[in-house]
Amino acid sequence: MQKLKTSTRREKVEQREDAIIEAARRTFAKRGFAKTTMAEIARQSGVADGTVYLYFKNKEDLARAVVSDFYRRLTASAQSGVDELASTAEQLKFLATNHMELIMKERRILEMLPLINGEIDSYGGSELFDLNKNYVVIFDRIAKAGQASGNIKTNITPWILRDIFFGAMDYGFKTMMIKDRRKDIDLFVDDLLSLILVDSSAFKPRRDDMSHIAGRLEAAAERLETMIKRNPHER
Amino acid sequence: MQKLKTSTRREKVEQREDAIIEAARRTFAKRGFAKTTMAEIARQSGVADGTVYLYFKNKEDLARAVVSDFYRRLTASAQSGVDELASTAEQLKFLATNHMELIMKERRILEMLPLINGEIDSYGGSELFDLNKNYVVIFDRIAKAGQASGNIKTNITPWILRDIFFGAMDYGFKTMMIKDRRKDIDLFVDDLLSLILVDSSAFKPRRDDMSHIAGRLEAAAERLETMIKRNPHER
Amino acid sequence: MQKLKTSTRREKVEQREDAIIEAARRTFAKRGFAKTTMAEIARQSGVADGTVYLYFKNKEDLARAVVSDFYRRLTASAQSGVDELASTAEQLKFLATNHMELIMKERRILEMLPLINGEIDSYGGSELFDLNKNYVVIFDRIAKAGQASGNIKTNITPWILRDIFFGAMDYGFKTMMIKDRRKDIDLFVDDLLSLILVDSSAFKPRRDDMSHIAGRLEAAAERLETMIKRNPHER
Amino acid sequence: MQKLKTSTRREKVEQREDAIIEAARRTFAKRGFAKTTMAEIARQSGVADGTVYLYFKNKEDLARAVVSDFYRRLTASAQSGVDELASTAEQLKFLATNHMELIMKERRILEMLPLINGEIDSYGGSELFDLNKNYVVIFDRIAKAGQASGNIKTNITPWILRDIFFGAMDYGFKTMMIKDRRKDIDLFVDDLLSLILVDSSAFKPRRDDMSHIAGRLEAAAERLETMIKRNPHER
DNA sequence: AATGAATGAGACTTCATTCAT
DNA sequence: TATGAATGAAGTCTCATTCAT
Repeated sequence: MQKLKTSTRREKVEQREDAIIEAARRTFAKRGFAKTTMAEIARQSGVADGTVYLYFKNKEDLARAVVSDFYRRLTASAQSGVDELASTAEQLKFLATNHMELIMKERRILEMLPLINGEIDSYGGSELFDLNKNYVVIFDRIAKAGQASGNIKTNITPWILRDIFFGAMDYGFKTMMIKDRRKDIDLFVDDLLSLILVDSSAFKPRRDDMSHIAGRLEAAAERLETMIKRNPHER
Repeated sequence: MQKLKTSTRREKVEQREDAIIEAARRTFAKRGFAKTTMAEIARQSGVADGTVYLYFKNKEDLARAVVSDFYRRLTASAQSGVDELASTAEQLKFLATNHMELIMKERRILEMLPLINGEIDSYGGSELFDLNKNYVVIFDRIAKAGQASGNIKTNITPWILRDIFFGAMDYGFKTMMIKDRRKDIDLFVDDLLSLILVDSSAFKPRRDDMSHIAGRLEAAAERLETMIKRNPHER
Repeated sequence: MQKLKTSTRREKVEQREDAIIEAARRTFAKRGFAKTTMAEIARQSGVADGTVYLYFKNKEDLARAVVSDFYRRLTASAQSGVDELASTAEQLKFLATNHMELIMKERRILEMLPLINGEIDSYGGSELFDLNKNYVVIFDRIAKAGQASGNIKTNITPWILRDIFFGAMDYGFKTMMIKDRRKDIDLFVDDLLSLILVDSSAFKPRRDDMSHIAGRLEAAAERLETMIKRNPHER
Repeated sequence: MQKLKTSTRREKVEQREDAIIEAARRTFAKRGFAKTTMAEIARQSGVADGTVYLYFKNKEDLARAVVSDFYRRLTASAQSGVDELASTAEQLKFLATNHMELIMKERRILEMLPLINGEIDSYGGSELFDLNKNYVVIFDRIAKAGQASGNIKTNITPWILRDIFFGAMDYGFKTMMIKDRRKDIDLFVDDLLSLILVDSSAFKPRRDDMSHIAGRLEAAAERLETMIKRNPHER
């Protein structure tokens, strides 16, 4: 019975911590770090002001917990999705799509990163650094296997390939947000992967040994098609 | 004489505005937006606290001016460098290197972007949006010419190619900062370009045996594009 | 058996109370009243935060207990030392030295006095007042005997003599702390006593060769005077 | 005109600083350091909360200014009074009386001393240490002259004499406060001085060297007779 | 146009004390 | 009796912005 009680108490504590993180996440996402007050977070969590400080040393620490939590969810969903797929192309496609969808939803959370990591120099070794590493390593593993099996280009330094992969998406989603065209995620991901994969047939028509001429004709045709497809919407 | 006086006065005003922006830039870069006080900026500019408000409506407005100024300098240095080069590969290489070097130096300035653009939705149409557009258009022009001349892959949607280009660098420089390996810029840029360029063997413009037919088709396609863009209402 | 159990329980309670007082004493001495937290005291005592409040009404009450305890120890050590000595001079010397050594060690404790006695007006009659009285009465008794035996000057009002005695030491120890010269305690005490004692030969070289007879007569006369002076008023 | 304006402004600033110090003094004196809020001081000074921080770095700094101000007033009034008197005895009497009266009025201010001087070790060299030194040096000068002219005992180490002098008063006033007998100041001061001065005739009845023993014995005898005659019933 | 002293809202944080377990 | 998580009042201090000079 005592064990049960202890267990219950621990659960309660964890529930409370989760409630605070969740409230913080919501509020940070709505107002940004600076304009969010601890009082508001406390109110949203249904606890007293002081209680928040029992769980988190200060506002920055809470923000860090929120970002950590985001990274954990991101990593978990990415890993579990990747595990169910076999081919390099499919795995990367899932990883990319999952990434874009989640960072779109929680972009304000990611904007806090530079604020809560004082100097970039001290970032290496921090908890967040490790969490980020834990996440991107999913790509690294896929890429390594892909390069071994000849599915991914080998003439690019691995860490640069990774930076291109994630950097392109972190930047690209903003463009999409501004133009309010979330439906382009698929297009974006396909184009990105076609750059990385040796044989992008899974996403784009094959172009292997074709002559340049044929290739460019095709490209020109595609652009025309694209224009025509998009035009009606632009009106 | 009066004219001279007026001119002098106007110059003085401009000098003062520049001094404030420069001081703000330095201080924002050192401490970040939140930890920089208006009083510090005033002191660094050699003006009184109140004077800053004669030139800028508020702190956010001043930060916007700083970022605008940064974009203007970035665009100017990029454009002037690009203008002196002929080949697609050389132009892109310069654009990339210039970009990485400048954002490394002023990374804290760019971190302010999400803070001074309230909702991302209102970003499109803002002054900063236009300035950013002005900048990235340099890439767009090179890319267009590059695709026309067959130096750049054509199977990637242009705006996505652009996002990959800038996104990769904005992300990559962080990795390099953390590892304190700024010397990798060259490696990074080369790898990035090798993905984008059709023949990246030496980043030299390839004058391969162009087919007349392809050239004509391409030219036709461009003309069509232009027409359709200009006259959307014509159906 | 029940009695034994009760006794054990009572002992346990007393041990706990002592532990809390001791922890409080240490912490107050280290950080002062304001900067000491109840949580820290609880931690140092090895009890839970709430438990402290089972033994002491509040922080002030606990501080009072600490000071009371200090006075009790001060009184006990003074009394037991004095009891073993015979001459007025030796007794005062012991009393003074004992006082200086203890208040040097626990000066932060005494600094709390004004904080825990709200208005000075309500001090008279309080427990601390009584404890202080209990302590200084040791001096009073020595002084009375000393005056009776002619060893202490009689032309000073007794309570003033006492205030001079303790006041000089409470002030003097600070001077010594600042100059970090604790070795001057002896010098200080000797000088102080030479002022109070009629014949300070025990501490200072004799100044003249007064005859014993004259001296004794004078002392007797003074005692008579004192008796007569005070008697009518006391009625 | 500009000079006048500057002068006016400086005066205004000084007036404001004085007003804040005065309000702080009043409030600290009424409630003590801990229970005094900066908001209350601001309100009492007639300025906004933030304004106080333009003049004083923080609450502790303000308290220090209040104590400094007290020491300055104490020193000024002591010095000017002493300057008008000639004899050692008169000067010391004035110094003592002035001291007691002022510390009685502002005792809560002095109680703040241990709070605003963190560690006693760092007290030496601080501004308050210097101010205190400036003050007690008045005694030192009188004592030096007094010892030179033979009016003050020479067998006491000078700094100890000084500590006895001030210590006795700082302690004695408390006794008087508790018993609410401020009228005893005179008695106290006289007794204290009679200990320090070689010839305390100015304060105590003279007892010159010739035939005093016999004379006093005679007087004592007479008084005894009187007493006995007056109180026959007491037997 | 320039100054810079003054403002005052409001943020974060602490911690003595309580009370359900 | 003991616990310790929770409370929430209250305090200090900052700083963007204003406005009289």
